Amino acid sequence: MISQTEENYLKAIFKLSEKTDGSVSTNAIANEMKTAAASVTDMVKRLAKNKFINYQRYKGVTLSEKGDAIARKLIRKHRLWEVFLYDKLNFTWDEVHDMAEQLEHIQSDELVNRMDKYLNFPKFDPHGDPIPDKDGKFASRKQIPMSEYPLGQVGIIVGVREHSKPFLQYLEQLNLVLGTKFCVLESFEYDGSLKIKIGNTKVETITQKVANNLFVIEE
Amino acid sequence: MISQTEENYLKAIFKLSEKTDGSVSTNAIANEMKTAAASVTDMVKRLAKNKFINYQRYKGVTLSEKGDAIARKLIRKHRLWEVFLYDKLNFTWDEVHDMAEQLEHIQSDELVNRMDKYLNFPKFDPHGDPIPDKDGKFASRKQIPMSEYPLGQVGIIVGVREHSKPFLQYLEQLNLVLGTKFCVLESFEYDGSLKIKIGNTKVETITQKVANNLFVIEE
DNA sequence: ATAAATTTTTAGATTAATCTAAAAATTTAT
DNA sequence: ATAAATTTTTAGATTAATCTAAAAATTTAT
Repeated sequence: MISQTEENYLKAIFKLSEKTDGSVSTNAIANEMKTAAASVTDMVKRLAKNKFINYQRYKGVTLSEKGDAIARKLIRKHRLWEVFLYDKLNFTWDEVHDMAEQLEHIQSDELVNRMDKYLNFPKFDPHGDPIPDKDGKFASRKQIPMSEYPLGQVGIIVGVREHSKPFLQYLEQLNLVLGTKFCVLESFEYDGSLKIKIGNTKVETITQKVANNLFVIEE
Repeated sequence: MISQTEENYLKAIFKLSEKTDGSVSTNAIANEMKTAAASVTDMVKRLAKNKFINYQRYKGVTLSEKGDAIARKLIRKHRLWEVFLYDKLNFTWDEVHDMAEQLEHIQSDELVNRMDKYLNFPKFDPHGDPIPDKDGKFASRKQIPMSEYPLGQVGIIVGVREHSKPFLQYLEQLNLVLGTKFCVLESFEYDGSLKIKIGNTKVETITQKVANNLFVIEE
């Protein structure tokens, strides 16, 4: 049986692999996991012995097929639980992460699949991140940052790039939640800020940073 | 932060305290937890140091107020999760225990309370066991074993004394689930077995052992 | 009431997960 | 291409949770 700590390492390695294709350094893992590099070296040896990852001294690690499947399942569980907490228990999108972080370690395939069905097989979580299906496949969609969205055309907010609490709480407060329709009224060359219409009435100005961290699609 | 293992010890001590009022021996705990007695002695020292229990060498342990509250909260969480799995995800009553055993360790007061509300503040779990409220209080009801229920009178099955999978599966198969109405038609002095009507049509004979492990109330 | 039986604790080890400090290997800069 | 800087690993410790075997304390039986 794999431990929760081991699972968290696999998840971290998966996350880092996405950005930096090729192998992941022990230091990068240490940074992601907030542990000492020496601890990572130890753990990485154990994970390699159990065939969850491929590891060569001084060369970093890559996930094995087995490790990759586990990481994807963890993400699937995490995001499905987030949908549950958001849709059924009415938590806000900035509250669900910490609980899902615990719930993702619950071991029961049947539970995950029933939850999936109970929630109507959602494809995206409350932050707009794709939920892997039973086989670990992620749905994709042609989303772009709001900062690149054409002026005067209605679009829908479908995701966030940044997941920090302050950012999510800021969005909530402005009503820039998932599913919200918007229209970019004006773009200020000077600082990249945007004047946007939110829903049918509200008009707000947001900074380029915010616009960059919001993913949108056409209406 | 208390570990899952520590929580499991507190739960075991709580369970044993219920039966044998007075202090609980380390051996009894070892037996309940399926660990070596020496391991229990070590753990019990740690729990005492953290004020979860009262412990004197060779004299057994009792829960402190703090430990008692944690144990009750664990039972509350366990049973609420069982209701969720049973009511919302349609698991059977013999399937829910193992998952609830994991879910009871999820740390979030808000989650438990929202779940409680979501499930409509249930007072009993799918096995008929009472669910402690926010303050740790158990509901009670004047239930008796079916073996003591008067002949010819309709009653309702509300709980089980034994929780083993084989027993629960046997009951399921006979349709002796919670909420089922029954009537004892005949009682055989010889071996204590009962002929009962289940629902409106089915008639079955059950052994004294079965009748003893079913809790019932008047219709 | 004391010896025998039983229970409980202590002593000494082990494994998972972590750390700091030092050593070794690799990468970068001149 | 070699020295300096950086990254990674090794060595040696620590804590939680577990174990077996032996010692100590308590309980039971005569």
